Amino acid sequence: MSQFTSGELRVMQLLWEHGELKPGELQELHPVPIKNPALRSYLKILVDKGHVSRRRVGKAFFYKANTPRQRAFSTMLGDLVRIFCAGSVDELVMALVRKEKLSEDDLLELKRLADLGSEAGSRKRGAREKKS
Amino acid sequence: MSQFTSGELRVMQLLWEHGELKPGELQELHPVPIKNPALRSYLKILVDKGHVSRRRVGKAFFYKANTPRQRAFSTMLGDLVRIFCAGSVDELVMALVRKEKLSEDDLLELKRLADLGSEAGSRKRGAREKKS
DNA sequence: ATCAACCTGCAGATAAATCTGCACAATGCG
DNA sequence: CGCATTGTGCAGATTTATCTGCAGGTTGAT
Repeated sequence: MSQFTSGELRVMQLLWEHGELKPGELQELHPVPIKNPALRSYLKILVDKGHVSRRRVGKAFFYKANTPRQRAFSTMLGDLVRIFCAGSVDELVMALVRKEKLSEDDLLELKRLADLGSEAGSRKRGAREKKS
Repeated sequence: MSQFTSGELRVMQLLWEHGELKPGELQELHPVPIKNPALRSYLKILVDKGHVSRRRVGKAFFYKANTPRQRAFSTMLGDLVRIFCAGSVDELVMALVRKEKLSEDDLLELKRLADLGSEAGSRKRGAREKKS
């Protein structure tokens, strides 16, 4: 159930990027023009869902992301990979390559990260079933 | 708007996996119990959106995915990467590593794919802005 | 104190996603 | 043919996502 709608996501992004904001600031930073009540409607939903907490300061509230950005990303990506790749990663990378989302630099970086990950993975082996 | 809701996605998966199906088969294969009219409601939406086409056979229709599975995946993944990684791939891979979705084998495979991609990328350079 | 500028809670309106019911048509089997 | 099965179109009910309006409170400058 930790799924964000696109409207909610737009708000979360601002909170992730800027830390703690009050409505006016959120409104100014919001990528598309949004009126105060509409914004508050999203905030209420996010607070209800537990993704955002708020803290009274003077007259107003400061809103803060409760769910860390990295976790949200990881969850959503995990869902996608589970649905489309049965949990494996090959198709994921091939999709990126096909999309040309990966530049030459990205691929070098990817190899570097893969190396890092290999070491990390070796240090704590057995997390996942191996296929061969 | 090539976004699928989760209900639509469940149907698309079946069509991607099995090719061309009629309502009864879809109903049987459906991961969660679904009644005929509910299923048809999704099919209608998917047909309206253009993701599915249908072909009359006798009394009934056969439904077939119009949007290829790979493209849907690529689009959805692209959205996610754009939102969370500003189009770059580092955070994506790190998220996978952190999630332990990547086994040691996966990482080796990843490096292999990265090599393949590098060659492919070199053959048609300049698709994306470089960061340095 | 008064006013403008911001905030709040609450109570919807609108649209889309999800799911249901009803009346009827085509097919196959006795 | 008569009937059960499995379709179909159409017309909504329900829930969630998205957005709006109103009546009023708190703060700070005049």
